Amino acid sequence: MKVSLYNTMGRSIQEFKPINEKEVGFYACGPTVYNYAHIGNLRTFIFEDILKRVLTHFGYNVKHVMNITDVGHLTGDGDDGDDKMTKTAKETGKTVWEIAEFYTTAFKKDFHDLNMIDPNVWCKATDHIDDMIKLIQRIEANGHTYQAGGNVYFSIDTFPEYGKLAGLKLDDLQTAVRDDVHVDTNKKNPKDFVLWFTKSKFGAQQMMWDSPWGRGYPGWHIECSAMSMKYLGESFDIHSGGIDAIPVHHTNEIAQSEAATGHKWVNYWLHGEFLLDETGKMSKSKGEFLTLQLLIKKGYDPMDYRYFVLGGHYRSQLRFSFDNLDNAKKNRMSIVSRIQDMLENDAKQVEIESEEAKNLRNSFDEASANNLNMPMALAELWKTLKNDKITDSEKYSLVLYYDDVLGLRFDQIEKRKKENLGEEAQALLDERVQAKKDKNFARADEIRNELDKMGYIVKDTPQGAVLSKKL
RNA sequence: GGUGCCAUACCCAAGCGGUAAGGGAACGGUCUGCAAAACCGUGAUGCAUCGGUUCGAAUCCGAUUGGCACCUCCA
Repeated sequence: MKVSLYNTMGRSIQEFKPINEKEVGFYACGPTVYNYAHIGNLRTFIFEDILKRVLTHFGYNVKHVMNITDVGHLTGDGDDGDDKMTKTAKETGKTVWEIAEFYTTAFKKDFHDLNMIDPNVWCKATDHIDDMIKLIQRIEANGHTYQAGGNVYFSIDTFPEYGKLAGLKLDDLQTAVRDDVHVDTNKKNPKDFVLWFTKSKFGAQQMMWDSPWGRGYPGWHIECSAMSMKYLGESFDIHSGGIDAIPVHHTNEIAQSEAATGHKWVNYWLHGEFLLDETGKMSKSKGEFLTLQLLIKKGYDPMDYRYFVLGGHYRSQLRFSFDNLDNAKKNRMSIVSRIQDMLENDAKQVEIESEEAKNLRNSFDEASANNLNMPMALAELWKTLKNDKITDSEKYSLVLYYDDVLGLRFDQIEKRKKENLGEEAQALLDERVQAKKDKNFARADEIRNELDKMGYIVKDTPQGAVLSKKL
C-alpha cells in the first residue's frame, strides 16, 4: 500500500517515495539529556515510533538514527543565559558527563516502557565532535562562514534558500524580540548562527575540544547534520522532530548541511505537534512537570498514555488532563478485556481468509497509510472488535496485526488468571455463591461490598461468579 | 510587529468537494434477586460567525471572533 505523509517542506501531503526502493533512512531528533523527559517530549517520540512502525508494516526496511544531545547548549549566541547542562551539574554537584549519563538512562527507560522500538543507531553528540569539525571545515571551504569575536558563524546571506522550510521572510523578521535575549553584535546578519564557539561568557565550560579555530565546543545545530550524514549518507529520506524545531533548528540544519554538500539533504520533513497542559505548552522550566514515571506512580500503565496519545492525530495539538487519560485507560482496559474473552474462547492466530476480515484489515491499513491517522486506525480497531461476522480467531489475528503499528502490547495479553485472587477473596466469593443459592441476598450484597472495599468487582457471568481487580 | 497552526455533539476525536467515523459519558432496553459486566438501541438537519465560489461546502476563497505555538535551547 502507498504511504502518504505530510511534508513540512512544501506543506502538503505527498506520496512517500524513498531514495532506494525499499530502504528508508530516517533521522529523528533526540532528547537533550539535562533533565527528565516530560510526557510532551515523549509524545513526539511516540509519533516517530508510529512512523517507523507504519513504514516497516508496509514492507520498508527502516534505518532509524536518533541522537542523544549531551553537549550543553547556550540559551543564545551572545547572551548571558545559562548552559543547561552546566546548570544542572552545579545544582547537583555532579559533572556534566555524569548528568548526561544519568538522564540518558532515564530517557531510555521511558522509551522502552512506552514500547518504542530502539533506533538502529543511538548516537551521542560528544562521540562525534571530529565529524562536526570536519563538516564545519567543508562549510568553511565552500565560503559560507566567517569568524568574529572568537566564534565561527554561518552566513545565511550566502545561502539563498535560507528559511524555505519555515517560510521565513527574512526582511520582516525581528530578532531578539524578547527582553531577555540580547543581540550578538558579532553577527553580520541577525539570523546568522554559530558553528563553533571558542569564547564563552560562562567561564569554566567542562566540555571543550581542540579545533582548527581554537579550543571550544560546537554550535547548537551542527551535531544533527554531522551525525545524520555519517550514518545515513549525504542525502536521506526522512527527518523528524517537534514542531518547534522548524523555524530555527531545522532551518539552520538545512542551511549548513546543503552548504557543505552542495546538494539536497533531506526529502521529507515530519513534525509532531505539541502536547499541552491546562496552562499551555509543557515546560521543564516551570519546575514541576509531568513525567511518565509520575503517571506510573499514580497507577497508570505506560500503555494508557500511549493509547491516549494515539487518540489524537500527531499534527494536532493535544491537551493533556487526567480526565482524558482516565478515558484512555478505560478504553484500553475494555479492549484488553475483549481480547481476554477471545483467548478464553480459544482464539488462535490464523490466516485471514474471510472477505469481511480482509475488508477490516484493509480499512486499518488505509488509515495507517494515510499520514499516520491513528485516531481513525483506532476506530477501525473498534469496528473489528465489535464485528460479529468474523470468528474469534480471525478477530484475534487482526488485533495482533494492528498492534504491529499501534504498539499497545496486545500480544502480551494472556487469559485471565482466576487462581491469584488470594484466599480471603476466594472464600468470600464462595460464601456469596452459597448465600445466593440460599436466597440470602442481604448477605450476598454485604459480601459484594466487602470485596469492593478489597478492590474487587464481582461479575455474575453465565459461567459463574468472577472477580476482577478494580482499575 | 512577523510567521505557522487550529475552532466538529456533554467530553475526547476523525473527516482532505458528494451529503457528519470511533470511544467515553448520559438515557432506554435485554439479562440479573438487585447490581456490575456484557449485548441491543437513542444522539449534531448541523461542523465558531458572516459573506462568496459550486449542481453540491465541515471540507475551497475572503472577512470577523476566539485559542495555541514559534521568532531563545526546548518535542
